[in-house]
Amino acid sequence: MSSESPKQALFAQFAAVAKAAAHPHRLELLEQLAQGERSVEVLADRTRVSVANASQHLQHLRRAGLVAARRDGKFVFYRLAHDAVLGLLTSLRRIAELQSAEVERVVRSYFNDRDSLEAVSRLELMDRLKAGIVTVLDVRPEDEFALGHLPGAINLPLSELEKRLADLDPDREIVAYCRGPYCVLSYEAVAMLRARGFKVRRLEDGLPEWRAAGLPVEAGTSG
Amino acid sequence: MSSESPKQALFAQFAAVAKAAAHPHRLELLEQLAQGERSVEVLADRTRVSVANASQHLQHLRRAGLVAARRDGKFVFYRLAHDAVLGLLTSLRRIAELQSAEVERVVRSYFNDRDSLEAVSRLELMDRLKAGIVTVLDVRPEDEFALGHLPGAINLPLSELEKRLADLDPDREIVAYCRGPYCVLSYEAVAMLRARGFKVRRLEDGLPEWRAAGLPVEAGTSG
DNA sequence: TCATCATTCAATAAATCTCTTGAATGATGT
DNA sequence: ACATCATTCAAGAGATTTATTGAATGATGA
Repeated sequence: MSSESPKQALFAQFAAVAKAAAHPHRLELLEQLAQGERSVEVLADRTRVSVANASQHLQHLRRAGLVAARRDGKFVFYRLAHDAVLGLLTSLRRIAELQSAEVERVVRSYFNDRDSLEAVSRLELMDRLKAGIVTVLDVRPEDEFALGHLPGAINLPLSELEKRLADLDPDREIVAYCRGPYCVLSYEAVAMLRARGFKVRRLEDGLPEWRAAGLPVEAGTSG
Repeated sequence: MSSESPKQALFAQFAAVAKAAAHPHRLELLEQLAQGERSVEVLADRTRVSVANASQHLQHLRRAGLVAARRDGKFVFYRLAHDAVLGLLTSLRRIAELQSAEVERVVRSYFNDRDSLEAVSRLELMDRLKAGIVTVLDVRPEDEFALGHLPGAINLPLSELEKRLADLDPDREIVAYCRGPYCVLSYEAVAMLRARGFKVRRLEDGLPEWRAAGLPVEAGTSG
């Protein structure tokens, strides 16, 4: 540490940050945390790893300064340490998309690429919101919605969407969104709603990117 | 690879990008490449690693899509694959700065923090350039200058600065710049010139950031 | 105090990464 | 063809990282 040149010491610090991000499980944890704070158990459950393993990865992330922790009773809630972490995730995604035909292949085979091409940008959605001609549909689970959502959004989790179609005005254009650019929920919601004759498109990215852009976010439950 | 879920496959790809960046030597190589393309030998020399080792690291970076290579005769020239790589470096730096008191300590003990506080932002420099009231001084070596520099900049490499003080107008304000936020050259130039009575400040970041911001860059040698 | 539960710690084997060494490749000029 | 030089490849020892297991910690409620 102290025997290195200052320059090497700096690069070592930067490398430590990159190393913390350099594991699939940890990236998945970060994606979850981009939605809002979560307990270890919830994170372990959603990322399909053992609790002990999740805990270890989270501490790795904490040591590198990517996440922060808060204790509340028996639970420890983790959250992203700073918006710059979301920027890091975005950079990684962009580079991977540019380089690897593999990423494109995965995305195209898993998602419906016609839908992804017709995605609505944040700016476009802002315009339409001002004009009041669009229904914003949040298809994430209720708890995530409660922690924060787009202003005026309606929460219909994908699991309940089919039962509650009556809550949607069939004459208004719908924009569905989810956790982020690769979140499957909104793709599936769009596919399902289109099959029922709704005019619906997908928001290009998800809530974390919206928030990071400095756009307003509401909290609490609603209709 | 193909037995994973699509989601896991994506995170694995993103992790591969992060892993490529997760080594001090490779980050230093990337910083060098942010200046412009370089041969393996030059990179090995500047980062103080063996040629074989540099070659291995460069190929690691190439496989992950962070750099690209071009053969010209006996030499192979590497360059950053895309601007997004610079964004990645910036994210890593920001996170490291936020988290680690260590980084701040290193920076403050090595650099003169008074100088760093008085750094000029890109926007401020743009304004002053338009008003024509400032001399822009590039203190990098000649070859780097030739590959690209700020419009109207004068190239006085640090090694020659002392001999060629006459090239500078002592009545005009000077803004010195270098390779990037942690490049020592411009700090030293500022210290030296101030000791001689010049009015001189440092540009907040270096040429790569200027270029990435979409601002104009000149090439070729000049006075 | 005791039992419970979320989280963390500690230890280990398996896998991966890194640097060095020396040879191989590929382009150039004689 | 040959020698030269920049770069890459291949192999192996040493260090680091990872997932698992089971135990330890720390807070809660009876």
